[in-house]
Amino acid sequence: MTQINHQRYFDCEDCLFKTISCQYIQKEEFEKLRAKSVQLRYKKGEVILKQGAKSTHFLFLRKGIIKFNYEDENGKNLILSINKAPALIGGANLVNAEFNLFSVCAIEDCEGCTIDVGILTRIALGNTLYLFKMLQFITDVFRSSIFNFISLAHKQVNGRIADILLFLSQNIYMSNEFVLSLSRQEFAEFAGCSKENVIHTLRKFHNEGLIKVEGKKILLNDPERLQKISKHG
Amino acid sequence: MTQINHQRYFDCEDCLFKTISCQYIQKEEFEKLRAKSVQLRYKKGEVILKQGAKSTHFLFLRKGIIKFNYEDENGKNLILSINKAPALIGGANLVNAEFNLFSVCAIEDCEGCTIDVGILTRIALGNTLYLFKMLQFITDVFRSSIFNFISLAHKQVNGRIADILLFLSQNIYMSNEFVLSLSRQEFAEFAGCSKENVIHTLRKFHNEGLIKVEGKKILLNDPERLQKISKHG
DNA sequence: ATCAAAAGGTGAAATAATACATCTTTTTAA
DNA sequence: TTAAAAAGATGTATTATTTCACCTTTTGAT
Repeated sequence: MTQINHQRYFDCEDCLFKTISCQYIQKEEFEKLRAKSVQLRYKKGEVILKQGAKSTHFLFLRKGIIKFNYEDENGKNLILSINKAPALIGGANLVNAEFNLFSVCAIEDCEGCTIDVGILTRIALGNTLYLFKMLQFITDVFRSSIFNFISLAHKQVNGRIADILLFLSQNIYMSNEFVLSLSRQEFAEFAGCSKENVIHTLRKFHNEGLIKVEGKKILLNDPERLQKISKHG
Repeated sequence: MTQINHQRYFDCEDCLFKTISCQYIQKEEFEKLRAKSVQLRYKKGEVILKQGAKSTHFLFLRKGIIKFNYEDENGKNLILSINKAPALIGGANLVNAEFNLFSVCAIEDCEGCTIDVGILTRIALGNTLYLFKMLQFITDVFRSSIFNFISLAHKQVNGRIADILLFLSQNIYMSNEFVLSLSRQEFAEFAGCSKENVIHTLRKFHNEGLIKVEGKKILLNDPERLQKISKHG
């Protein structure tokens, strides 16, 4: 973690997590959460939650982009999902295990604050509508990853890369033009193929006029045709 | 569904769902669930929940083996997960959507009973420990599928097929010797490869003495070596 | 019992993907 | 500022995978 002092970087007043929470719980209840929460900043590349570590808190991500990373027994990485703020992370473990199944890493500079699992659980147990809202928040993070997996599982690399480009454009950067937060290696870990295959395929799409690649800058020239490649597999 | 009459095939007294439920809720509460529940039998191959259909109830599966199936825009099938009783299914939608994201099909004869979502939700909202237990039940069904996906996403076909054989042996049939409930085509839909590739690979494993294949009968001769193939990718 | 359809199986050709060697460009740290 | 390291890029050889044509066996309906 970047910061060990309990420094305040941003104001809690305009926090989305506070706004949502206070629709369900009393201000005094929320104050109990806030009192124990710590504001944190992460630089691009930093690990926010470490696979295998004990999960001691949630993190409400108020700014930034993250990846969920799974490291296998051979040290090979796989990116399960990419998400942007706002998101409540660490929730893989709410109903589950006490250790993180995956790592969460910043792929752009991030800001957020820790939320004590014990206190949140206690409050949520006394307020089921709030509990449902929190569960929804947590599962949001996984919803998108299911369809990434489906793409991975039965499409070839062309289709998978088209899917990822469309996903990033529509769900993360909200634009046809964006500066990729991932290295080619990470892109490959998301697409489930080799780094070279990613480079070759992006080049091919570029040469065919589907996209324009200039280092990390990517422009989707023809999203409809990408959609067709995605559909065709 | 096989049966439209409210026929009773089995006794509710020894039902695991009842036993678990009654650890958390009153008998009278459970009786409300039971009164609305219908016992059902499904033959191998029958659809239990249909992708895209409105999800009107949960099913407590007390006997049998099922697959979660996703059919894509081109009509291609993908098996996301295979599970055996006891399981609470239909829960994909508890926090989510009102339509089934996947189909659930019997791959062995099944027995179970419907559980009204409305009543269960109402009871669970009044009893958070019970709610947590039900959520745990529901997420159980998905836990295993995550690791199947990880296998799919970054292993080659040898490793994926080794993984599936080990998974079936350890999680479904609980034995090194079993009669496969899947056709070769379905196996391929689970492994994310072609039917021929499944056949070739099983034959290769057979010839190398790793397994013994005789039609649907499979014996894992050397699970340790399969594990190595799984690990190597 | 018979026929048709579905599932299982095989080998070879075509295609896709990876691994490798090598080079260039960009980043990072001293 | 510079050197080292990391990331990006490319073409080719090797390996993996799919597709296809074809055949056999099993299953299910009449």
